[in-house]
Amino acid sequence: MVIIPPMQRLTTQRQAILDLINTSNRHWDAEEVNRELSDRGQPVGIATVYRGLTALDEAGLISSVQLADRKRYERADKSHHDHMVCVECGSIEEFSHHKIEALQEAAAQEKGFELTGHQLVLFGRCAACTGVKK
Amino acid sequence: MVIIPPMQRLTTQRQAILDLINTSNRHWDAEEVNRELSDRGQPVGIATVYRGLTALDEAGLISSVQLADRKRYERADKSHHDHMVCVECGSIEEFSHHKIEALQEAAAQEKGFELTGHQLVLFGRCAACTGVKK
DNA sequence: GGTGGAATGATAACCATTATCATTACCACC
DNA sequence: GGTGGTAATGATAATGGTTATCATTCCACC
Ligand SMILES: [Mn+2]
Ligand SMILES: [Mn+2]
Ligand SMILES: [Zn+2]
Ligand SMILES: [Zn+2]
Repeated sequence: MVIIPPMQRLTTQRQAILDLINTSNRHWDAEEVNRELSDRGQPVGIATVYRGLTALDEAGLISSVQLADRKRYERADKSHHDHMVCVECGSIEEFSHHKIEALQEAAAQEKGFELTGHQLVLFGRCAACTGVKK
Repeated sequence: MVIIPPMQRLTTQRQAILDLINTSNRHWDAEEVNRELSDRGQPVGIATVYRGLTALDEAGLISSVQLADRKRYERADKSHHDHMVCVECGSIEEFSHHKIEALQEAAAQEKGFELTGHQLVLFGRCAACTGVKK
């Protein structure tokens, strides 16, 4: 059950950000969105990109992940999943394991914790990088 | 099997940082270590604190967690565990669930990923904060 | 006691993100 | 279709955590 606080206005700039993310499978950071929109001829100021990403995220129209240092955004029309990041090439893979989710909930309850979210990131070397070793 | 690259020198400053962390159960950030050491009358420059924490961490003498924004350090003589952070009061609880660890490994293998580490943080409201609700 | 590599600490730089603020766009209503 | 009010924009400054720089100090070893 996701609460969606209505965004006040879905402006041209925010629509552009939304379209960009919705028609890709990438995990975008603000800088990349800014650059890509410029390349496509509809530049949006970097501050507006940051605000737009936050607003769209809060509205549930896109979703976000905190990956190591920077925050990244992706399409919201996928079911919940977590991420593994290749420490060598930076590629991002997705996975989901309902048992892990269930066990997290169990661990929280054991401590009297009321879970509101979690962040699970696996680090390692992807298949490509382990195969092509050196 | 933990590889411990030898630190070149365990200086007075680094020993002070190490002692501070080893005799507490807290999760310290650099700023807190810096302030506490000053309060105790053995001030260590903030840059030295950052370098010391990194060096001690790499040497395996303390361990680190990336909690949301800042990096925090704790005693290394505990077995592996993950953390839940109360979004209301900031308190940190520890938990460990060997099944979660095992399932992470399984998920990684499924993708051909060679795991080197992971980061799991649960967010929510702690028992104290849910109980004393307003 | 001299010498070279490490470590220190003050400070500047970095970098992702947020705040400020004047300007512009959009909306509801008259 | 004007007009007033609120949101959004974008240039820019500021913030905050962390790393880089560099002159100085420390220390192990010859
Ligand atoms: Mn994803
Ligand atoms: Mn801990
Ligand atoms: Zn890779
Ligand atoms: Zn709490």
